[in-house]
Amino acid sequence: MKEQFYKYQYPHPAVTVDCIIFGFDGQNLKVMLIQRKSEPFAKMWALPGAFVDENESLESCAERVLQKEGNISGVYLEQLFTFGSPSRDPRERVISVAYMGLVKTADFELIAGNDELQIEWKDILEVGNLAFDHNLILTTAIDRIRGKIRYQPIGFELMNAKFTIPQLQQLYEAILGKSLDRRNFRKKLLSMQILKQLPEKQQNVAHKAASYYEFDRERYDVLMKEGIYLELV
Amino acid sequence: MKEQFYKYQYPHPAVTVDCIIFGFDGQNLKVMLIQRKSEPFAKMWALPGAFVDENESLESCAERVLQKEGNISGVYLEQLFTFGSPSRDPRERVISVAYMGLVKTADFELIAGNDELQIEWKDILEVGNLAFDHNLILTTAIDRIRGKIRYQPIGFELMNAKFTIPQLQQLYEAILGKSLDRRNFRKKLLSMQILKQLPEKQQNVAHKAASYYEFDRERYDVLMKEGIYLELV
DNA sequence: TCAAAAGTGTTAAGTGTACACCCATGA
DNA sequence: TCATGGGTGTACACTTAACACTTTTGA
Repeated sequence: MKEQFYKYQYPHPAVTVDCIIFGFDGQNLKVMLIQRKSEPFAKMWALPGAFVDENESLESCAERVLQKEGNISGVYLEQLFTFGSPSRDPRERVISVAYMGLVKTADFELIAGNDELQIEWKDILEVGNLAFDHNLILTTAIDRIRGKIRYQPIGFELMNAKFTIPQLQQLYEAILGKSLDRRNFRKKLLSMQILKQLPEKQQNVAHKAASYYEFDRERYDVLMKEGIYLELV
Repeated sequence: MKEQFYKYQYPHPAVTVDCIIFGFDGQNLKVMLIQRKSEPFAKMWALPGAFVDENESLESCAERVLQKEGNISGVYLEQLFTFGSPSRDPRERVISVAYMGLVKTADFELIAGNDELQIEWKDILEVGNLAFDHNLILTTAIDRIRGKIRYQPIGFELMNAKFTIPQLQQLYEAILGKSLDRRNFRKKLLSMQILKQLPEKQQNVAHKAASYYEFDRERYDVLMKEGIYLELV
């Protein structure tokens, strides 16, 4: 490697942003995976990603990946971790900044890009061997979302604007990988007063219809400003 | 910029690791700062850092910085966040991976490197304008340590191997920026059984001598393995 | 009328918080 | 003997966790 075109006479690695996009379909927690077309790791499944452009922030790069794969914007994104082992890419040194995103699968229309054979939502319990160190990135992301969902209302990013309490509970159970007590879940959630009950109820269900709620972001922001710490589970 | 020497035909930014090294001197929380010798931002204070070497992991790079500045190794280090705004360095694009370290100031002998006019422990309440986006990096680190100290025993990294409970409380108060109830602090800490009382006591103090304790890492690891969640404050 | 999921309240145990006095030590 | 900080216990409020029956709806 030579760097005579750069101001700083130091190595210049390639830098990518890889995205762990979690999706919820109402039942299970999924993650967006693509099947690679080209080497290295051709035909293997991997996390979607992109090389960082010259005048693009890391976050914009993550947004660009989402746009490319599903024509989606305005979703929840947070930086997860930066993976920089010198040998994580067999071709040359590539440092990867991982971003985690949360979406409703129904909002996405997955479209395989030019470099991809396929794109799919995979259940997080059924992910096999991934390219590069992407299994490590994924487990790091799962740990993060499990920790974070307990005290930040990121779960609502994965729900439709209106949802029932049992639906929300199903999401929490899918993420945490264990079941929760119905009565206590509802009680705690309602006691925070961050849900607004809507007049509507579920339609055409063969049992008692659950009523719809929506997340009260204003109320949540007020509570946060007051420094109130909400443990959601 | 040209990249004809690289396998991947994409931009290759420079990548640095910047270190936020917090130190505790028994009274106040300090951060290690260097005064830059060269442009850009010559003479300004900044966080110590280094460009990532070709065959060096990000963590090794952070360790190298610590070695260089204070001849220290084996301390607590964790990755904080990656800062990648395209304009954060006026010369060319530089992506910075920030690492946070925790040390006892007494263990360090600060030695200004070749690129540095001075190196100093600055009280976190007295830090002025820093070079680049280093004020942002520092406030991010302070937020992180405040959040983390509540449920992970990282505070012990800042203490000597043996310490008194009031000393530990002083550290917590310095980090959290508020005072805590002596009785409750002690009660909670002891109830976790992660401290071992030593037979020794303080010497030559003009009041009742406090007894020394040490952190029981084995016991802590057992508790963690059992999935017990300890809120330390 | 059946199956399936929604909705509801109480109790016991544990935890957090507030608070005031005595103790040991060197000056 | 005084000043200084170390060390201790209790009571109350609140939160968590466990648990079973009734209601609504479409098939």
